[in-house]
Amino acid sequence: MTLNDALSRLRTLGVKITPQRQEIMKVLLGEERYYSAEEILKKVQERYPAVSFDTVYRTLYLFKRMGLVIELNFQGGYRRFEFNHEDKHHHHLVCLKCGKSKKLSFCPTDCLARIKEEHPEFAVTSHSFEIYGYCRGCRDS
Amino acid sequence: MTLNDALSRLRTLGVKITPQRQEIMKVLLGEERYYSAEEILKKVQERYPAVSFDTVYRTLYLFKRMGLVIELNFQGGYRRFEFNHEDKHHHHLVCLKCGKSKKLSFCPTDCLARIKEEHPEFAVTSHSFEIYGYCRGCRDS
DNA sequence: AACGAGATCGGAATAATTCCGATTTAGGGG
DNA sequence: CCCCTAAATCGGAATTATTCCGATCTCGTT
Repeated sequence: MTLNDALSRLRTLGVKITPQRQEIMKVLLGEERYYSAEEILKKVQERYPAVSFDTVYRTLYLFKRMGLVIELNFQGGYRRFEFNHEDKHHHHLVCLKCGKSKKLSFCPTDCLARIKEEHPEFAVTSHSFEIYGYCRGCRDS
Repeated sequence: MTLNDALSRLRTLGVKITPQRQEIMKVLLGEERYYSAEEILKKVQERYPAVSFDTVYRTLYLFKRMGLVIELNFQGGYRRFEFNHEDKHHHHLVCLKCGKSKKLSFCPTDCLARIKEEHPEFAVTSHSFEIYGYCRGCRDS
């Protein structure tokens, strides 16, 4: 998705387009990876030095509500945010030593189907599936 | 697992058995559910009023390293701890409104097998799989 | 161009977790 | 059974991440 696609989608949803929001969106679309709130703040401040954490958090959760951003919760309580490249929903292999992660190409769909069967009363909105362990380099050392 | 089983396992692993550690273990074994660090602190303080957060956290991570405790990371950055009733590893349906959760009886095993195939170099040690949504009561209101 | 709802800023408040120095204690060795 | 030492605890302060809040500013409509 391009920046303009994302912005027009926000406009359609009745969201004001401020320079800060645009810049945050640019960061998220820049590299296809996840970011901490602080990383985003730093990047946005290169362009708008006065931006505050408050704005970053408010904007990220706004984007999340609008379905444009995904929030990831890693072991240790780390929260990260990434752009929701739709139909590209994915999970991660997270190395417990170096902290780097790889995306997985698949999703526990069978389980989700099974949940629908066994718990039809529960309205599923999202799920997380993260795998922890040690990557090649860290495993050997 | 009983309290004595857990304690003797700790002894075998060369861990000192202090009254605080025993009490924390009792809490974890009391109800089969997960706890916040604060809930554990409160419960332990009923017996040992001077116990500190430091002790609770240190002990929980000690138990985790020893394989007796599992740490759960919920959406919103909430960390919870529960006793690792072995061969009873499980996942949760978490309601985003009331925060209550139900245990699932199954696990994304297919996915884990697939990970072994596609990423044989990655040494998997654990995984998380949590499903978010709204339970019956909260869904309707 | 003016208006008003909603956004931003900056700093303070809150919450969760970790750190640290002083003191106490579990448990092995004599 | 007592002593000793490494390890554990306590209490409070420090740190970190996140949220709140009042004053000010601005997007987008009229």
